Amino acid sequence: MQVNTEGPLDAKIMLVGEAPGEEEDKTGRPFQGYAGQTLDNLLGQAGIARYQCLVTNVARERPPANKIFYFFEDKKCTIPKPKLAAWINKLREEIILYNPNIIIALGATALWALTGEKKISDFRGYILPCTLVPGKKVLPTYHPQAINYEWKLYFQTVLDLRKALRHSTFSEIPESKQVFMPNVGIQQFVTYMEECIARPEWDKLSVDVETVQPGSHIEELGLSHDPNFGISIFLLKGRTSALPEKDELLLWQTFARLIACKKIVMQNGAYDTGVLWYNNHILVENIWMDTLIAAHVCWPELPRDLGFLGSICLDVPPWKNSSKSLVYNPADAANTLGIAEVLDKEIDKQDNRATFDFEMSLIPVALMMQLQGIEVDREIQKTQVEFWSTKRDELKKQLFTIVGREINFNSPKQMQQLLYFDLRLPVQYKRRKSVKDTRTMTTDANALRILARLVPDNPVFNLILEYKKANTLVNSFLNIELSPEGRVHTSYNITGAASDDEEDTKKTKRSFGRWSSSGSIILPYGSGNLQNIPKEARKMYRTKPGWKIIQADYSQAEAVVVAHLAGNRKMIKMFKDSFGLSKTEKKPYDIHILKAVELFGVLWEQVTDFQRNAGKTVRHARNYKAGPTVLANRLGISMSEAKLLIQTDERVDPSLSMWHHATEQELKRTRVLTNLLGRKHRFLDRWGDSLFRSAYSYIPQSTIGDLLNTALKRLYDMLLEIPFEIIILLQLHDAIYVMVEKERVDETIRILRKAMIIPMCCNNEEFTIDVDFSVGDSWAEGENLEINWREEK
DNA sequence: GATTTTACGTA
DNA sequence: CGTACGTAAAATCT
Repeated sequence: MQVNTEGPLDAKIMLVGEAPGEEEDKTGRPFQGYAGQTLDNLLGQAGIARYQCLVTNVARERPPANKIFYFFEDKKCTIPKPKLAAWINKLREEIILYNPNIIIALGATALWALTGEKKISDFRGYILPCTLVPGKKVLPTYHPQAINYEWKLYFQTVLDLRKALRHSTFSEIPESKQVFMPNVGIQQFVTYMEECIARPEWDKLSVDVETVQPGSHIEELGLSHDPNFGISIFLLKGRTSALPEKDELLLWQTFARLIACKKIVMQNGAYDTGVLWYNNHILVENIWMDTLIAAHVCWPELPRDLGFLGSICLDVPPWKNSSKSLVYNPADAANTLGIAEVLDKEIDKQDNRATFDFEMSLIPVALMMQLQGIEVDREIQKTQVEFWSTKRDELKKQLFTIVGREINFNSPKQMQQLLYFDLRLPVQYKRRKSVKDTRTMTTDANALRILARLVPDNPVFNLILEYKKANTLVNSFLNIELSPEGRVHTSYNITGAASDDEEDTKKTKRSFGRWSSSGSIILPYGSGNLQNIPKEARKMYRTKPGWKIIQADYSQAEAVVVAHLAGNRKMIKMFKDSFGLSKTEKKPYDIHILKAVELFGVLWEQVTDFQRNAGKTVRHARNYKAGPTVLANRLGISMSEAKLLIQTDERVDPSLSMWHHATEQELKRTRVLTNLLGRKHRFLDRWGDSLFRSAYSYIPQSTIGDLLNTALKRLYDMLLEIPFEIIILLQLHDAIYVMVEKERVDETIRILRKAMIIPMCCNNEEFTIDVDFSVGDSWAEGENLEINWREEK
């Protein structure tokens, strides 16, 4: 059935979708069914009433199988068939006739028909001139059906619709007042900087550098004192210097004076300040606002790249994707400033100032750790690489004789062929997000372990497991390139997921306040992420002679937080009673044995190793509402046994279920959870179990992350007052590693304890998480220190 | 050659 | 149906 435009003729807003679907085809009306419901939901969140809008589609009939390319001549959907061309013409006539103030393009097809642009993720949220009817303005956003598939697009689409609503009161396209002066000469640039210095009323300054790799050398420097102005200068042309030495000297000298007297604004300032310090010896002491951090604090669930933030915060034309123009860098600088002004208000509006200040204060320590790096013992690296390479090759040879042919065990395809077709073993499937999804085969470690249990007499599975382990160890963690100084470096990302690529529509940006670690662009040495190094590879991270590595980790950190959140009195008492005791003295306060006693109804002294381990696993699994399958796999027991264990635990410890329920209620009310240190997170996923699971882990996980970083900052601030050297090596979510001279170990652990012991409050009860220490010559081996801290006092 | 998928390491 | 993170290699797309 033909589906035509519907809505009031004097509507200010026109919504244009792609094509009718099944429901639309039946009813003859646009946006019915599931997509229609989602549209209504979105409009409601944006404060728009659908009955006030004109609603239509580009295509007026349903294509076979809902595939829009049916209406195109070419696969890329750029040449419409006559039928579609006629509908587009009809759309043009309707726009002219009804003359809405704004046309909202829902999805890529509408975007293309109205503006000629193709990539919805690049243009969504920006006001574009309509090419179909010149003079009209278009705001593209995602199609409701895309949101049904990718629910994380929901919130940004609501923000887009709100922007469209603001624009619906007038028909004009906002005129850009921005002036950009890219690639100016040295004199002009220095004159600009001098003028900035002379005018204290220009209190803010946005700085943006473009760099070339390798080495992160500054190619272009952009500045802006006003969101409508940006200027830049080139320092490199290709690989050679663009300026005479004396000019470059003048530039940096003036720049150093300039930044000292302004509120500095940057996007991902940790990188820019890192480069300025490392390559140009310019210290940016205070950044007033890092827009990456501000965006993370306000909208941890959204992307944070400049293009995205510009679309949300500003009314400028899209500048990131319009063919690489020369104004790119000055536009970045100016728009970063504009974004900063919006975010500054947003921080207060959301009452997030404390979290913002906290994250900003972490930039220096994170940067110091990145530039400092950690030393690797080349000798041990060499022997480790040799040992594990040999082991890997032997395992491969052994496997070859058993299997009878060469197989790449890293290839999922070849593994499937071997296990499920050649050996005809029962196919193992991956977990699905929803029952509706089709099942996909897996040959991962867990599948191999299950198969090994099914066919106990066949050694091949365990051999494959061992081979893969050795292989990843060598390739990813041992055989790594060191810096000329024999160090590895990692970039600690305060805002978690560093990925700021615009294409990223798959990964969600959760970021629960923990740091992430990834490869340093400034010093690209080592395996990148230093927070996932296996124990075996940690052996090559050794102290220099006469020094010791101290590990200070929060003991049972997440469990303590969960106990307080759930109000489990028994556990709270155990943590309290054992606080400050030495490792040995803590033995009688073992929470895993406690859980085993509860689960198996045995006496404390009779708990076996298996039972203790089961207690540990059950408690952990139950905290985050894991199911029996996981438990069964983890403990190597049957499904029914696992189910029984979970049921028993639900009976002996109802506090967890109550906490889970309370969390759900809180989500229902506000969709916002606040951790014990005041960090807020809004949960925008589709309502359901996966949202809940993510939420259960949020408060414990993010509280520990913030607690540790608070301690790290306190330690960093103490370093100045300490008369000897403490080298901060690593941040591992709930542990800090430092290196000191042997004789300083005792003093250092007292300093660490002072930095790390931080009281927190939950349900009107104060509590403190204890810290355990171990000392050794490498990152892998450390001996526990037996200290009773109560006797210290 | 670029992007997506699969697998795997840590807390 | 633990969650969170980043990276390497294979597979797939263009």
